[in-house]
Amino acid sequence: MNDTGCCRIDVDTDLIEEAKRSLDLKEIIISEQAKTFSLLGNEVRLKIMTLFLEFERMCVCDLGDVLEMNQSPISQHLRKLKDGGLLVNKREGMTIFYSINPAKKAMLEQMLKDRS
Amino acid sequence: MNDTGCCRIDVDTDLIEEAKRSLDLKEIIISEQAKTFSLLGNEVRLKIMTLFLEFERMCVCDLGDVLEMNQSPISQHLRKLKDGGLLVNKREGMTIFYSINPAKKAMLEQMLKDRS
DNA sequence: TAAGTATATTAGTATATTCTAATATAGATG
DNA sequence: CATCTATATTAGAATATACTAATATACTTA
Repeated sequence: MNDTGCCRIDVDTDLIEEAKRSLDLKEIIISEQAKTFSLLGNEVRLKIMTLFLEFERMCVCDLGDVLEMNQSPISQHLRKLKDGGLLVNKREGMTIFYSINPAKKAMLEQMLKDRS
Repeated sequence: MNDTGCCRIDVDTDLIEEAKRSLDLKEIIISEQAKTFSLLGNEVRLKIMTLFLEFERMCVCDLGDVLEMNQSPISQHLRKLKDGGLLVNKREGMTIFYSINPAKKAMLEQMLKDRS
């Protein structure tokens, strides 16, 4: 590792060590954040989450119609979003409605708001 | 498409159409957001961005030392972050320092702050 | 309880991502 | 100007991701 790295003499060793310690402290947070960002980094999933911020709840079929995609990939994306804690679901009759996990709503509103 | 979809009779066609229109309006924003999230969805890149929020600027070698990774993958990640508009760089002597794109700093501070 | 319906899962394929290893480049410095 | 050094790029391999197509499941409801 670093076998082809630079051999600069004026390395700020203290900075390096401080930076390492800082990252270590945030390790778990960073790992969780990365997972969330990764979920939102897919356009289909980002569209789904954006929809839920506006429309409260939808079923798999609704999403398939809106996104013009088959039921299977929608279902797979919803599972990932649910596993990642961003969505919850609830059956009503024959339909399973998904919606934003209330605990994550504020965060998602902040993250997904338009900054352009 | 939707060939295996459900055949529910009580489809809220208005909702579907409204949702489609809403997504269409946000299409460009969503596409850009997804790119940003995707960049931050990689743990190495998220660590790099987190470091830059705390330490202002670092060179490729510093990052290699902190993250204990070779120069090549660091360089490749930095390129993606720069292409994505999140970082800028500047040469000083033999060293090239990277830092957060000032135009994106506020957004990144909000997105990367700890919410646990 | 049997049939029907929305949703979930699985296997397989195509594509994308991230690393390693080797090499190229740009600019500084003697 | 020649060399040296930090950084960039490339090709290739391993892994991860996202779809299709087929099938399974869980619940409803007649």
